[in-house]
Amino acid sequence: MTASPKGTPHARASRLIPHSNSSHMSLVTRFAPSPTGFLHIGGARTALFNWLYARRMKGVFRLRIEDTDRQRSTPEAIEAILEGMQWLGLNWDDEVVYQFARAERHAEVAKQLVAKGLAYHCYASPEELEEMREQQRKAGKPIRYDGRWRDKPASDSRPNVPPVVRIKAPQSGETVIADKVQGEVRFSNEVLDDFILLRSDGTPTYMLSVVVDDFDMGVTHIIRGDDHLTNAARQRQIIDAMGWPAPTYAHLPLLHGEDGQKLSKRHGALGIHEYKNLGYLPETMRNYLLRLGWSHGDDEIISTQQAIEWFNLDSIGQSPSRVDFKKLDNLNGHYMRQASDAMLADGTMALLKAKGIAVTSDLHTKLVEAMPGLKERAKTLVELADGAYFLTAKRPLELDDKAKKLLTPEARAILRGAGKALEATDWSAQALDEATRAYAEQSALKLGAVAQPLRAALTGRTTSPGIFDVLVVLGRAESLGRIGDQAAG
RNA sequence: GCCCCCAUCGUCUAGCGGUCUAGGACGUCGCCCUCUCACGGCGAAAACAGGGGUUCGAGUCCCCUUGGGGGCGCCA
Repeated sequence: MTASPKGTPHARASRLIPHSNSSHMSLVTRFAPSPTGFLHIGGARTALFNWLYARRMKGVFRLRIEDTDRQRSTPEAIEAILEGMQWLGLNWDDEVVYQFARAERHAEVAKQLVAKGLAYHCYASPEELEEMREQQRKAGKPIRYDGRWRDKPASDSRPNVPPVVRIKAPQSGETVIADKVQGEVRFSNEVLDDFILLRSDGTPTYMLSVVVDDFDMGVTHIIRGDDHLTNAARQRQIIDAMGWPAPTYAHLPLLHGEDGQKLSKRHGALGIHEYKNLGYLPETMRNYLLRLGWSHGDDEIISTQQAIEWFNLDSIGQSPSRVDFKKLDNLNGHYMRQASDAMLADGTMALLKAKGIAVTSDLHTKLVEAMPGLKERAKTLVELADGAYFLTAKRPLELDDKAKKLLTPEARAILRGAGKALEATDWSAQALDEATRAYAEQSALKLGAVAQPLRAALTGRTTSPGIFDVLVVLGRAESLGRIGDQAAG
């Protein structure tokens, strides 16, 4: 069950991979998303693991955009991926590699394979192949290319039909992937067919491009989603045909939505920018994503620095995990409480601004001042901005339903008395506290009976940071004004 | 249909044959703290999918079943 290391590919890699101009060939990982959509949470985790491993091993982390699908790739998606990576703090080394730009190189490799007799031209039409698959389906046989052009002599070629290039895959024996997560995975070569390397228009397929790029980029460790596990066997065949060193693989179990179903748009597969908009912190995401499938004993709170020291491939779990927003919220709350008040105030300002609220340096000052009380009541920046309502509200305040209900005639009378008592005191938390308690005592009231009306009048809500802190942050004039507004009402 | 992967509390996980009457975290529930809500503290309920083996001994190893997931394109 536990994956164990099988051989030491790096040793061979250091000998064979090109452009190793230093005597010590370093480890290279890569993240290779295709820009057909946003960077979603599963991709982000894959990127994180690659990044952590490279940093841990003092290696190189590279980014490759697999934009060979010209129909579905968009510049917007590329931009979103790059921004997502930056927001997460996953900095990559070297230039970004764009796969499409390397098509010629890929085609060249395919041609080398044909020249070596390890790949061949196939003139079967798509229709013909579809029919073949249909028959295989009907017969309950495995669906794969039957090798009809594999051994035909060149003289059989169809002059007016552009052929595809297929790999001449081994037909017996097995292809073994020594995976750091899944262990040794064996595929009988009988189930692996002669897949296409080069399309009839001469462009390379994904399978070829990946292998060539990984080799050319010096990638030594491929950490990617489980959905590529069977691809690994095919890719391995290209690698072997070229006589290249095989990289170390680590196929991560896929992430599932909260309902256990495949991660889809409505099940948590939000673009990573959505998490930003939802008010989560990058460090939260790093910690959370790390714990989805990787563990270090019972540790839950793991700083990025600590993660870099601890991260390894052996502790990656083999089973898929679900995203859980409750836990994400809790973690975010932790990191927010730990964050500096100034940084949190900045984040809140940005959110308020986006909501069309006028932000001033005075507001920033107040936010920073109120932040200790605010941040322990919020799990996201969005909640923080919401909790800061009382700082941005203009008199007379709009009360929410609970606050309205709380301000009974009796409560308003208490407000009048409290207002008078406060008017006569120093405007410091301690003096305000003492004055309020004294007033409560002389009126034979519990402190809460005074504090809650005050809270409603001052914040428009029934929950807020400590009432004396609110008083101080709001200042004497504004506070008394708000109290007066409601005492009168 | 064929191939591959996976399976411990609701969720994330610890566990790498005996220390497991299965540990931690989130969530849930109760109590404490308390001007509200939080934070914090304390406590509770909550899991080895089922069946066969192997072994003196299995959550841990093997097989089967069941249940999830992935793959089987001139997509990536």
